[in-house]
Amino acid sequence: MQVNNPLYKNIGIHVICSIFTVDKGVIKVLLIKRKNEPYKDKWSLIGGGLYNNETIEEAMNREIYEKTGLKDVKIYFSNIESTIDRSPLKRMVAINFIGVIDIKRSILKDTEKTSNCDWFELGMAKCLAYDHDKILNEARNNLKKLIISSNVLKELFPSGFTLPELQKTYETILEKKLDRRNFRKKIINLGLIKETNKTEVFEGKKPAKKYEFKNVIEEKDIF
Amino acid sequence: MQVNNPLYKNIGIHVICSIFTVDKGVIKVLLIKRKNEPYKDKWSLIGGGLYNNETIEEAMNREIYEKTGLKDVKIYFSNIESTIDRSPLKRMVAINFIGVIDIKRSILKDTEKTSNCDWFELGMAKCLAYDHDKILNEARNNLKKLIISSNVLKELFPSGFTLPELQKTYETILEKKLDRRNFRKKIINLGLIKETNKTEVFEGKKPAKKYEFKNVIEEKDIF
DNA sequence: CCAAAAGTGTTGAGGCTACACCCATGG
DNA sequence: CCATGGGTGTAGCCTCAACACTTTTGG
Repeated sequence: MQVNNPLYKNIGIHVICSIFTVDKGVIKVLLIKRKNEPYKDKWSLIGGGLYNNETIEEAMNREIYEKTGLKDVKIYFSNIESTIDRSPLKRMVAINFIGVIDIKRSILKDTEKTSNCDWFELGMAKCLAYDHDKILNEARNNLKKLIISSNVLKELFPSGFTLPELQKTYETILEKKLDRRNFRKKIINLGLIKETNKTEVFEGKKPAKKYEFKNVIEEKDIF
Repeated sequence: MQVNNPLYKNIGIHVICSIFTVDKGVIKVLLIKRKNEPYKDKWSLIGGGLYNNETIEEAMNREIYEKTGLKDVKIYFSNIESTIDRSPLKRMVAINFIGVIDIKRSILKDTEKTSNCDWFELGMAKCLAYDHDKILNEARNNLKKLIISSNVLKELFPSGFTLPELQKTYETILEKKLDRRNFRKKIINLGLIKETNKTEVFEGKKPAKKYEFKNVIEEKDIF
């Protein structure tokens, strides 16, 4: 390639993560308040520019850490936004990811680059910086697909979960009620989770068996 | 973001497409021979640098056209490669796609930037420029998933197909034999294709009914 | 012993696999 | 009329949706 062709210059890469949680039957997204221009004082998804000495995954981890204090957030690809004017100061292509974490993980409220950081219900997460409304919307749709084919929800339950808990989470994300008996059979059949030998008393009634997500999910062939 | 931070500078984006076809029971990929450094005279996948006045999709279409003379190749996302030293002259992040076209579409053998362009069986498509071996391998795996959930194969059959033809194509891509009766039922049930009222005599025997891919595929909910 | 939530089984319908025979055409 | 490949039906099994009762615990 002609390295000096001006058409190649001044393109940057944003790595952006929609970090979700599910809290008491409500799905929420983690947003930060921007301290600097552009979009100063606007809320935005977590992310930032890719440095030239790191991979996309490293950049995403660094950005998540810088902006929230969180480490080890597992990320899943969502989509790409390359509209030319999506960022005002410089052409930026956004590579977008999805993460899910337990709301109990502590999050820094203030960092060098952000003045606040908080969970928002999706209905409240509007008018974000850049094109983050659109990116968040895509991520939310892709999350629905991810939960039936991956262990993306693993981080929500650091010490395992009972099936009724998991079912509520699925119902929240999928926005529909599910039959208890059929949910059990289907989720086990999907091969995403496994039993443990622990039980937990949830709300002081009959103890429920605890499950956990498998670490590796094998794909099923349809042909 | 700090536009002048040197860590953000000099990153480029490669858009790369593994263009496949299936020809007489063999899957092939379209490669070009590079005219210029780096990797002069090496074979490579179709692609090149994103310009700062075009979206990713526009860049991909432009590159495919520049390097092969092909227009309207529909592309499907495959993966991203962001290893820091994957390109020698400049840091380049590769955004990789998959395309499928009919082998009968004519392809330019020589363009400004390439000295040759040809179809290769996958076993022969080795030692490519850059990290294209790895990218091609990913694309080939992702193609297997695409054919059961999208109309990616539509372009292989510009005037429709008979079910035996389609079955051979699936068998080639999936590398397994399929039962004729069950393939029929399953592929129709997937909702990817529809009947037409045409028939075709294929190899001079009983005429077979022709089908075509739907233009829009609706997704099925599993919960 | 009662309230609350967990856990489980069955039935009928539809889908899947595995398999063998008839049909339409060209030569 | 025969060779070639296209098209179809079925039996047995499995899976799925829909549905109601029993179990365990805390209070």
